[in-house]
Parts: sequence; structure tokens; C-alpha cells
Amino acid sequence: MRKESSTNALNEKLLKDTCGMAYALSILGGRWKPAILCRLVHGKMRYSDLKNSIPHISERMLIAQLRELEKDQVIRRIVHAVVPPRVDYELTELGQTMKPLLSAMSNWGNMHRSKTVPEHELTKEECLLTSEEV
Amino acid sequence: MRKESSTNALNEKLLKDTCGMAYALSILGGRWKPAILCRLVHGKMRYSDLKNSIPHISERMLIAQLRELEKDQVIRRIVHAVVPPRVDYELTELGQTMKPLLSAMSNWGNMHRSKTVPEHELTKEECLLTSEEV
DNA sequence: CTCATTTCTTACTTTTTTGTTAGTACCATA
DNA sequence: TATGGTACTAACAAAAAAGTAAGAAATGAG
Repeated sequence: MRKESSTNALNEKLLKDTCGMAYALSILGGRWKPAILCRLVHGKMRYSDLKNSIPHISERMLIAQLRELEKDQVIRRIVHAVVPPRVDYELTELGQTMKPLLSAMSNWGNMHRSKTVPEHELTKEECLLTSEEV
Repeated sequence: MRKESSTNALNEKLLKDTCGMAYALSILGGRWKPAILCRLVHGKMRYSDLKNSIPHISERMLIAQLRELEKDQVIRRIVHAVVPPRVDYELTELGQTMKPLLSAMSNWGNMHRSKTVPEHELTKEECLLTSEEV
């Protein structure tokens, strides 16, 4: 449970309120959010498909990060009245506006991580956003 | 001191190694990094000027975040052999390549935080990156 | 009845990040 | 000596993020 009046919280709020970049980063930041967003950019996904497509993610973490993205209005949650349960997630209109940004980040990251990660440690890129997809 | 073989650390490394977006976010993420970067984009700054220009930042946090950015090769630290001591910080060439990305984030953030922050709470934007500055 | 599927929630633990405080080094000046 | 300026480091505390494990709900099938 987050405190609302800690120095920490107040600093965060101040920075988010005065700096667009800090605001954007507060929305995108989170261990598993990049992986989630990179998948949803390609289109609506079912919870279980999303979970199965991300190696090593726990249900606890997946749901927590989805809930945050939903709260920030970047994604929407679509519940189907079926059994077994079915829940889909997709980018909202606001989320769609992030596509150019997500693509720029992905491209920059892919272009430059090879500068700092030894080549024999480079692994298959699983998250590719190209300009055609934006 | 960070553990190197916790699940947490291993997950982070896996994601950074397989997703350009996660990599970029890992470099930019940190409470005070956006404020620092927004200032250094405009040109080299002296440590004390940097500190005085960011409200509420402690020396501890400023130096810690500068050290991380330096380690990630985004900024360089320039020591002058004078008294009183003088240290400047500036973007590296790699840091310069981030300018379009920083600008995109700033613009997106400024465009959309008004959607989620009540209007009477909006404060003066202190961090503006325009396309002319990129 | 049991087992399976899907999608969560809750309680707690571990790890990491951020913040507080005290102190340091190297001068220069009074 | 004390005080001031600049730029840190180290130790610890508080807060937040991430991870582990257990349990729940609503069916449907055997």
C-alpha cells in the first residue's frame, strides 16, 4: 500500500506534474510492461495467450501490470460472458497514440544495446516494432 | 548492493537482452533522470548548476543518477583541475542519439497528462523539448 | 463426486530504489 | 582556528517494486 505523503511520493508527483518525459516514463515503467505493450501493439490479445507468450512471467505480475496500464488508460480490459472465462486486452485510443513512441524506443534500444551487451550474449529479439506497424 | 542471481535480477536481464524497448527504459528509468536529461539536452552543465536547477533533489540522488547515466554511457563527466572543484556533465554521442526519443516522450507526456491530471493541478512545464532542439 | 479451464485476489517475503544523515577532500579567506 | 565553496562517499532507514504461494469463483465434462 503506497503512502501518499512521503517525500518519495511527493517528489514523484512533482516531477510527473512538471515534466512530460517523467510522466510518460511513469506510465511505461515496470518490469513487464514493455513486453506486454509490444504484444498488444500488434492487436488485441487474450489473457492466457498473453501469459503464454511471455517467458517467466507470473500471473501475479502479469495481472498487476495489466491493472496499472488499465488504470492509466493505456489499455482496456474486455470481459466475455463465457465459460471458461475469457478476458481480452487491447490498446485504448490513448494507447494507440503511443505507438510512434514505443517504436522509437524499440528501435533505439535495438540499435544501441549491442554497444553495451557483448555480442555472444545477444539473444533473439522478441519485440520488434517497425515503422509499418505504427 | 544488488544481488546478481535473484529471480528479479535474472528476469530483468532477460527482458533487457530480448527487448529493445525494455533496454531503453532501463536506461531512462529513475526518479530524477528525466529532469537531468532534459537539462543536459540543452548543453553541458556544471554539477552545482544542475543541482540548483532541480527543485528538491538531494546531492545523494543527483550523484547516484548521474553515475548510472555515466555507466550507461549516456553522459560523460568532465573534471576540471581547479579550485573550487569544477565538474561538468554533458551528453555523449550515444546520448545525443537519444534526443529524438526524449523529445517524443516529452511531447507525448505533455500532450496527454492533461487528460489524467485535473486542470487546476497542472503546473508550469519545466521541461520542454521542441523539435528545433533535437 | 473429481478434475480441468481461465482469470483473478490475498497475504506474505524478498529485492530494489529512494531518501536522510554524516562525513570527507581540497583548497581559499578571515 | 573557523567558515565557505564544490563535489562527492558511506551507512543506514523508509518506501516501493517484484516475486512466491495459496486460494477463490464459475462453470463443464467424465
